Amino acid sequence: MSEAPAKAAFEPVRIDRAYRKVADALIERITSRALAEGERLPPELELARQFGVNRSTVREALRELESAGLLRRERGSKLMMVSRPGLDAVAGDVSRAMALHDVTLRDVWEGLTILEPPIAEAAARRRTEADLAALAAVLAQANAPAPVVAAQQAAGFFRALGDATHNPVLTLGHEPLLQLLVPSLQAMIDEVPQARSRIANAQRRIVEALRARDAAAAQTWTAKHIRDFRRGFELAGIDIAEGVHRRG
Amino acid sequence: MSEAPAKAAFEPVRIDRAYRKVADALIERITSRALAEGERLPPELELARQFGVNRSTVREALRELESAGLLRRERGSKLMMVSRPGLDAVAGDVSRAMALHDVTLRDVWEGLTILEPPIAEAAARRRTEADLAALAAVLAQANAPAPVVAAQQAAGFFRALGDATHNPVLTLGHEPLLQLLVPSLQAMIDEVPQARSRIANAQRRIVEALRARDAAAAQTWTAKHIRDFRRGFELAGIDIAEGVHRRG
DNA sequence: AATCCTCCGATTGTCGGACAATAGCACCGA
DNA sequence: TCGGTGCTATTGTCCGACAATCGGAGGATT
Repeated sequence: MSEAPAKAAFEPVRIDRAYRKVADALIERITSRALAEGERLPPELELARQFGVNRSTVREALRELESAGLLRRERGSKLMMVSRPGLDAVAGDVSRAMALHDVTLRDVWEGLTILEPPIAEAAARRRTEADLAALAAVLAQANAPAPVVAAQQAAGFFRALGDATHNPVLTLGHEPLLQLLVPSLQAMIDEVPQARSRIANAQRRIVEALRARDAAAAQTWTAKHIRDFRRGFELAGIDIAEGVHRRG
Repeated sequence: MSEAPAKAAFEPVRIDRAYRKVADALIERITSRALAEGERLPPELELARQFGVNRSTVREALRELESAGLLRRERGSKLMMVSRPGLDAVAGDVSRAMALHDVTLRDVWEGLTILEPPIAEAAARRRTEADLAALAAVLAQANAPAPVVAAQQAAGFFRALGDATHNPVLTLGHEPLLQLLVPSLQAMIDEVPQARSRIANAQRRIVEALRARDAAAAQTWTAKHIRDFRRGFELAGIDIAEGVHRRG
């Protein structure tokens, strides 16, 4: 890990393309909040003037910020404004990276095993009435006939659970796992239709625990709920060691 | 959440800029593995010809893929090759997003509270000799005088712990938290010098547990270790409810 | 034959300018 | 005050150009 060059080793000289420098400068302004959220970005020509580069160069830098979610524009607007990356967009990037790194369903499942029970526990302690309402709304869509919908519903339940913790780290943290879980979940429900009622049942128990602010019960039932997935995968003949696929 | 338009409501027509379409097309090729990792990307002019757009447009699309980590080039090379996003780069994006979303130190700490003990538990079960060696190497740098180094060492310890689980989801999952933790950790060590030895001690116990494959002990000590951070923050007069700052 | 060097072409980075489309906005009238 | 109108700024895309330099082929050398 640590380099130990003999004596007068030279640093690799940093050659930076102009568009990278411009992008970095803009990123710095945004992360340091010198450019506030929602604030409108100066026109490309103005930026080009200030940075002393061509507009094309500025535009390349802008694309970079745009894809990073640091720049946004309202639907149908041409003016760019500073924005913070949407948490779901970030999660999408993460799950894409994970998929490209050949993460297995076992890896994802294990992650959920670790994350979700404590999330449920925290949610039980902090849930508001609004959270309960949101969970109830999700619960109402349980037992959906279409596997696509059912899988999404199951994932949505965990999302609502995460939201109830009011901790953005947890909310964002489990989102990539949910995204990666959905396709396998769908395949599982497709093969094992009775999974629907097991899922719905577990969800109901968990919500009851949240309503009663019974943190221990919430944790226990969530753990069971997740463990059940694994059994479902086995029943459906899904290979846990296989790499996960992503929507798209 | 669900829209229920009266009757013949029209979808908002999707207008896609050319550079977005090109980017999407390329992304699709990469995520579907039609373009394999390490494979060289066709020249810009060739892409422009194939897509029927100008080279400038292609270049804007390329910047997008580049910033997403889907394109890379070796140091000093001008040829672009397909790559998968480096996990640390992804984690950097995530932590940046979290910082922009005003995640508090409490949120981060809570995340670690949840994640790290099970990670230690899994690591104890799966660690290889190589993992132990890596951990020993990190351990050897404990008690560093400079707070900057000490904080990095503490984070590095968790990284090594995560690696020992051999689960990329966990490795990637806790990385953003570590990145966000470091600055506060540094400030804490600066104020509370004796934290160094407490940290070193906890690390030693954890490694011992890993070596003995004592999963329960590893989990317990890790939990204590993290809880200790919180006390350290209090001693250092660091406000847990404050938003975290990021390097840079 | 293998290796090194040299040199040329291909490719990228950046620039300048151009033009159509249209969102923003100020202005004007009711 | 409000809604329509028209100008202007700004973006999206294209074209062409040129310097820098990387990649690779082909020739020279051992």
